[in-house]
Amino acid sequence: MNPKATPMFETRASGQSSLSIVLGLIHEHRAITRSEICSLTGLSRSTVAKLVTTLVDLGFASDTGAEQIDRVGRPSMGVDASKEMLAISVHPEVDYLEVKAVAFDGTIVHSEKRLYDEPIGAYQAVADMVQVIDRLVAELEVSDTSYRILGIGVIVPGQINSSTGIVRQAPHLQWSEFPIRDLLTERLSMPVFVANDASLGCKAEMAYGAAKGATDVVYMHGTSGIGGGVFMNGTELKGFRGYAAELGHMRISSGKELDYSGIRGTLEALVRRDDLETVLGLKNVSDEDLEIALLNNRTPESTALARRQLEALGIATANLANIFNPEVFVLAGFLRFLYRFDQNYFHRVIKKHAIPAVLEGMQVFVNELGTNSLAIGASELVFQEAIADPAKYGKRK
Amino acid sequence: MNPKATPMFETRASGQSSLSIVLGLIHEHRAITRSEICSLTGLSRSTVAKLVTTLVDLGFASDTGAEQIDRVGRPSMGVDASKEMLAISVHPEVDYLEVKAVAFDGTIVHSEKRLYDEPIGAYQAVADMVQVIDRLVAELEVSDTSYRILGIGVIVPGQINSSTGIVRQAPHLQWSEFPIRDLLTERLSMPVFVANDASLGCKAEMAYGAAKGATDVVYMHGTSGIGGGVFMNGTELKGFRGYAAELGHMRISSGKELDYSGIRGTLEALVRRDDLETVLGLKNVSDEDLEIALLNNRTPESTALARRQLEALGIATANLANIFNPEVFVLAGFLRFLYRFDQNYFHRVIKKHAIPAVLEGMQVFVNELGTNSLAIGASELVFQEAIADPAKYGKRK
DNA sequence: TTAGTTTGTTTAGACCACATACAAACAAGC
DNA sequence: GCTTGTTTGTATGTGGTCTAAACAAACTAA
Repeated sequence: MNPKATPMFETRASGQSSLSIVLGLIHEHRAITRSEICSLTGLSRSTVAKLVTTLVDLGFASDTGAEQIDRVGRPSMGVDASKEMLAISVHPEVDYLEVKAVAFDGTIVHSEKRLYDEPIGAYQAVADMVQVIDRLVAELEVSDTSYRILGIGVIVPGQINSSTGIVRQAPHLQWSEFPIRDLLTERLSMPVFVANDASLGCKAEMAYGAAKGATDVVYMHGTSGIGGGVFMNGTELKGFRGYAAELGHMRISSGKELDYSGIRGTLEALVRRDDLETVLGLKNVSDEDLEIALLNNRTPESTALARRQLEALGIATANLANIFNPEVFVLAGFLRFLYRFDQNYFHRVIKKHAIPAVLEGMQVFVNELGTNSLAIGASELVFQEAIADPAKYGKRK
Repeated sequence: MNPKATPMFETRASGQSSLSIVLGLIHEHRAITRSEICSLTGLSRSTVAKLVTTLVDLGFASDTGAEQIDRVGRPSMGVDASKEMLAISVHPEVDYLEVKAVAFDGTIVHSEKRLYDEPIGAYQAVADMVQVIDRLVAELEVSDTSYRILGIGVIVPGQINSSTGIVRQAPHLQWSEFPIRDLLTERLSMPVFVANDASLGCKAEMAYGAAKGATDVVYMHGTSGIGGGVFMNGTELKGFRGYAAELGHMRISSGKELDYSGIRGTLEALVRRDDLETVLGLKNVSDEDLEIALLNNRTPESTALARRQLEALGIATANLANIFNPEVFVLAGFLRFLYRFDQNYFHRVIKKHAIPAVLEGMQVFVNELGTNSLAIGASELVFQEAIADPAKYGKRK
């Protein structure tokens, strides 16, 4: 019956199944006991037992022996997240292509970086991705462990329509209107997910970094421009078409400075990594070197510039605090050491421009996760999809 | 068993029950047929039949006869939203207190306004609310229809912590740190919900007004200050403590004008209703009169001021577009006719300051709902709660 | 009157999670 | 070493929710 029911609305009674919830816990904790799952979810022991065995059957988890703890009562059986389920992260940048394989338990199984002498076009980049991944898949297949790849997560430094998988604008890569997801799906025959780099950085910091446990987070990442990621109530702010959280283009001053998009007085126009390098007499140095130079070689000029930038950043932060009332604010990239240059001044600026109420309990952190941050975020993109529908992504149908 | 399970995490398998989904549809459509419910939800006919009868038993809906339509096949039975389930909206303002009763089918059953010669304090306002509501309840009890009041929705022009029900700051009322929800709950013995006025205006416009059907909406309401409401992906942006969406305090200029909170260069400092009145030689006039004066008596001075304000509003809108990528932007209060003064100019400003991608498909509307907008929003506050747990709020336990 | 369509109703069954009861595995105390 | 109390795993029956299938009911169109 119901042949042409076509539920036009997505309203389905299913909700989030208990299987997904338990799998999410296993993924989040990497290792957890059955009894912990009981107390965290409120599910009964019998239900948890059944769910865990199906997850083990699906290959997402492995049963470990009884956990040894000095406590009264029967020790609970442990459950480990699978080391064989993989997500592959792909990160194209101006001068390199980085590919990593992340296991469901968070370990980085594989990592490689292909360097480019000069920027390559979008289509060439896709060809390279396919080549690298195909070889990686072949390597993994002949290895001792029986790996299983759940999908690909692509990290794009630019605006993405996450529902269509089209790169709208990636100014530094000089890509535009590029349907990267469909191109990769076609040639790789596995699920491909695409997201903005800052969004993935935020996701990773929330899962395992500075914002762990927080549900309302604003994240700002400074590279050449300033990218943003926002999670409210645990879910990502995507907006109508998926271009939300373009925080760098927020106008905060009536000045005439232009940013990368030709808009005046924006955060991105006022807080520029290039200017910091210039005032310190540097050019094209790494974040580490720039941090050392900025924090240790303080000149009147560099101090004045850093303060100006900190003021702009503080005003932007206050604006965002008023708008979002976040629990945690995370500063990444060069904003990390701009903040460290004079964090007291930064907090004074915020206090001056934000409503007192929104600052109560708000915390400012710098990013904790290092080089693998984006890869972990990209793997989360894949894993969260698998967690939402374990039966579909698991081993035996 | 499981006596001290204490599920520390809220993760519960329940999800949104089908009963809630169907009740939501009935409330949204006011009148709907069983077969429409089937196709909208994807539920089977037998399930829908059972759910509808329980909802009728609970008093939320009434079964109507077969709907008469010229179509092949057996006509489907109609279901109407109850006219007896009520929510009471309470709106304290500087010079009045307005109380309305809204039925579950959206009709305004009762409406009254008590005027004040001079501002009254918070405690006196609560005493008046209790008095008015007690009398209203008594009146409704002796009426022909057997009304049933589900709860109270309080509309507050100020910052609210919606989880604690405390008014943090209501500058015009001169209330601060006032636990209005607990005070009312104590004296009225029914569920009380409190929310910000702009948030409720947005909720109402999304349910039955300019933003109907949209899921990503930014709403700005201009009265003395500028309040905001934001809904992303269908859910309200509340933030960590519930103070999110303070859009009026966004800083967009480096000018020295102060706003009501003493912050410089903010939207609220640049777009002021008072200034519009002054330039037109008016004082304390109604929105209707100000609109007529602004649109019909165009002087060089008023045009210049309106343009300056429109530019500031446009920059703020562009910022918010970049941040939220909304589907619909709703302008209410005096922003409504400020926009109408020169909407082409407004759109030009937006185009200049926003990323092109976020403007695709974005629509700017003025509010559609009139005087009952806030009451409807406040009733939604109560009704959504009842819809989430029909068994709790229904007639027979 | 007949055929085709659409909806309401009844019945049996699948699925999920729970409570209960019992067994198993531990620490602490005697 | 034995008992007691605690905590967890497992097996079984039950209740709730939703579905599929089959049939009856109510309509249009010819």
